[in-house]
Amino acid sequence: MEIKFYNSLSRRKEEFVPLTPGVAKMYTCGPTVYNFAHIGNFRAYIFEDVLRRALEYCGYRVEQVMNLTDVDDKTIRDSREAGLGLSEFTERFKRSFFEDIALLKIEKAEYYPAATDHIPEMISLIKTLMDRGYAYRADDGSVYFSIAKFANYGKLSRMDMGAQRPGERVCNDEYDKDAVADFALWKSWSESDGEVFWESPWGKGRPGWHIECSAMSMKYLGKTFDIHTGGIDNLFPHHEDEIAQSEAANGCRFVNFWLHCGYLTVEGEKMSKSLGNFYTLRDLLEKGYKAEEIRLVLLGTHYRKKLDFSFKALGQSRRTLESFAELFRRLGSVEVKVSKGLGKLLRDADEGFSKAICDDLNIAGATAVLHGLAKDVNKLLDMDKVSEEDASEVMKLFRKFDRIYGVLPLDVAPEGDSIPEDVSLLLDERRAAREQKDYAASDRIRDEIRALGWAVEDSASGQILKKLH
RNA sequence: GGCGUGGUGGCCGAGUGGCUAGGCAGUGGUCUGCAAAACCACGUACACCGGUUCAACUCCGGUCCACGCCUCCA
Repeated sequence: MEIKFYNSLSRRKEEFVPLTPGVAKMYTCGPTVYNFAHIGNFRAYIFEDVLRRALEYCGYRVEQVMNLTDVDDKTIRDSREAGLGLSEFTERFKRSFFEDIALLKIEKAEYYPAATDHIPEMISLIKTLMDRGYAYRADDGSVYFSIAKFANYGKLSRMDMGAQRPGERVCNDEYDKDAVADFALWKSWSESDGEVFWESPWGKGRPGWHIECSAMSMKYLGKTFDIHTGGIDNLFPHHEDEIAQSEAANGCRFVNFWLHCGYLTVEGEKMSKSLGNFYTLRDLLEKGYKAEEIRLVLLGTHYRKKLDFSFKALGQSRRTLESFAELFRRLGSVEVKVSKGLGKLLRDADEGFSKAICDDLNIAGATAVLHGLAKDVNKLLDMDKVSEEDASEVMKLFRKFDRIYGVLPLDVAPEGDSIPEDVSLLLDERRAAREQKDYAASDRIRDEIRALGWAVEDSASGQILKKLH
């Protein structure tokens, strides 16, 4: 199926055509491992995950690279503060990053290259840029890219560097660059770097911020590849600089499709530590929210729009997941034998869902299809018009939709094994009371069970126990 | 100053030149001993002002407002 993406380069939706038929090669800007990732970061990773899942949904084999930035100003600063070596310091954040994305049901990329494992590749790329005349060594020993030499500079961000007003936010004197917008490829060692440095043809130092993405994408995906993504804040200067470096060095197009996701706010405000609305995944888990609920909130709006993360939305997600769990439970206990056939209903839903997803990842449209199908199926279940065979077809389709969502409670086992003994005894007692139509006792026991953290609902087939949150 | 995004019913959030998006909350109802769940019904929204058109929330122009980027940032 044809899939369309909004390409930041052309500023319009374009049909996705990969370089190699059937294969989608993508580079996704990953974490800087100097701290625990926050929900703003996860918004981006979840967007990238949906992109990946959508490509797979459409039959592509995905080759994804997500870099781990394990050396930069902040990483060096904080590792020194912690009194740890760089790799020792970043190791725990790398580990927690992988734990977090697993909890959030983010599919793993094929490659997670770390910057510090690719210094030779970066040096070699910088050398090429020097040889081709795009880079120069400044008096401070650092190597800079000269944007004046690259005619296409600004094609992604549509910035006319000549029209900018340099110097308003940055003091020119701090730099030994020829032009303010020139950016560092190699930063010469300074005292604040401590033990962190590598030898290079330009003396000891460390790579600039942008060069790792060029060097590593090239290594794993080739000089030209299909998709590059990141947060909108990376569009300039990071991605613009990547294009400049890569295309200047290779003399060919760097990336065909650039996709950027919007910002995340928390309760309507920009997330920041000073506002006290800065949340990591573990912060939210400690508050009792589940990773699935968090993922669903982050899936709540189109990736290019700004997304407001709120506790109200988290609560809504919980209810949504519970109502789906209830539907799947009902589907699992169908006893009707004769099938009326739900063919058209399922076909329409399938088609509507794919159409939405393939239209620049219209997740909200897809979610409407999901809810529409749930409502239709519930209606039929109320009328006893769903056979066992129909139910399994319906489940199969929801399972297919979940290849995108990754959070549907498809395999909700009846809370069986986890029911505490006291609750289980009360349940038996209540059943006995109900058999004797002793509703006063039944209601009293229901309250007792509720006090223990469980809700009891009565249905035609008996009592249904649900854990309260 | 330059570049860009957006303003949809109580809240969240899709979309389209004419045909009910959807969710949450609310109200009424069906079902139920009650409750819950599920289902049904109801609210007739698209910032403002013009223009194009048989017809605009959807296209064009302008206004107002909010927000983002212009070397920390997903």
